[in-house]
Amino acid sequence: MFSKACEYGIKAAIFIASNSFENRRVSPKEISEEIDSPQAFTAKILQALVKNNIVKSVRGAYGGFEIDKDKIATTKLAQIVYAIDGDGIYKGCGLGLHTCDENHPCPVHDKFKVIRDELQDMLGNTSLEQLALDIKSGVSFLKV
Amino acid sequence: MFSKACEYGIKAAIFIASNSFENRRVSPKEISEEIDSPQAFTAKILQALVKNNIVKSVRGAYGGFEIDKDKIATTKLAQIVYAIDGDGIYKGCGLGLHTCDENHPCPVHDKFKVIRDELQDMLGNTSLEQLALDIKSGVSFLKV
DNA sequence: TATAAATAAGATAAATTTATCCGAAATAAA
DNA sequence: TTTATTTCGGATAAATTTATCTTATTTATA
Ligand code: FES
Ligand code: FES
Repeated sequence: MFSKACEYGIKAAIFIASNSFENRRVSPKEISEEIDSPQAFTAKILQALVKNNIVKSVRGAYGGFEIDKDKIATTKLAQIVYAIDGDGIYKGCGLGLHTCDENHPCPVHDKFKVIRDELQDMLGNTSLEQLALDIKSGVSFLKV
Repeated sequence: MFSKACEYGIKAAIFIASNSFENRRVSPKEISEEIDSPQAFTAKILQALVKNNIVKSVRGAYGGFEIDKDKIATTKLAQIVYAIDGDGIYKGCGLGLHTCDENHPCPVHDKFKVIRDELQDMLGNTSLEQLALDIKSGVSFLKV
């Protein structure tokens, strides 16, 4: 469904958010350990999230990654997915036609659209805050 | 969502089915032209569909690919997807945890499950026949 | 039985995604 | 200002997916 890069990006953002609740910055090392991902690759993905203004990085000693508290509440899963995987998952044709077009539909268009729109709604309505709170309270998990 | 191989496989099966309605066998060359896919790669995927008993191949002169008419009606999209991409799309965790487990859920599990199950239902309920008939009647398209 | 036409199968190559490595740049504190 | 710590950025490598090519094998027909 999502690329590995996107999976790591989502999990990293959730982990950073759950630590930012307590004003703790976290390093790529700690992140990759907690979400069980390759460290250097994860660092690359973090850079993309920084560029897209989803997480904030602080360089130098005592630095690390954090997310402003108000941003945790307003950031939606959709923004993270878009930053890493783009909008192909929403807009692209399920069978790979050049464009998904109502007027020139592929055989699965109608049925696909329903599911794709639902996925888009879900990603657009799910905030980082909800997900991070579930991690903090031990309801959900980031690895294994 | 699906791999390229799977996209080609679905479109190939639909094209073969739509020709089998008229007892016409088709070649990998014709298939790849009609679904706009690389010929040799498509041929490989056809072999997988043959092994999984989804399409029938007839070797030698006047051979080609076909699907028995009764099978066109009973074959579901799910079988094609399973033959090529496996069941990861239904059963795997959306965030890449080793297993999707209700008792050890990832942060998006609940919301993901809804969509995943709907996708599974859709693929399980959509027959090759419906899709092939839409191609024949010009309601939907396999390329561009 | 010989020939031509067709799929099957295996080896190889190209492209993309995933992953690693290393030096540069920035920052806080001593 | 020096040093230690940390992210940033570019180059490289490994793995996977996608794609091609070449040779076998099968089969209908002449
Ligand atoms: S045209 Fe294929 S999903 Fe819309
Ligand atoms: S555990 Fe991640 S989708 Fe179920």
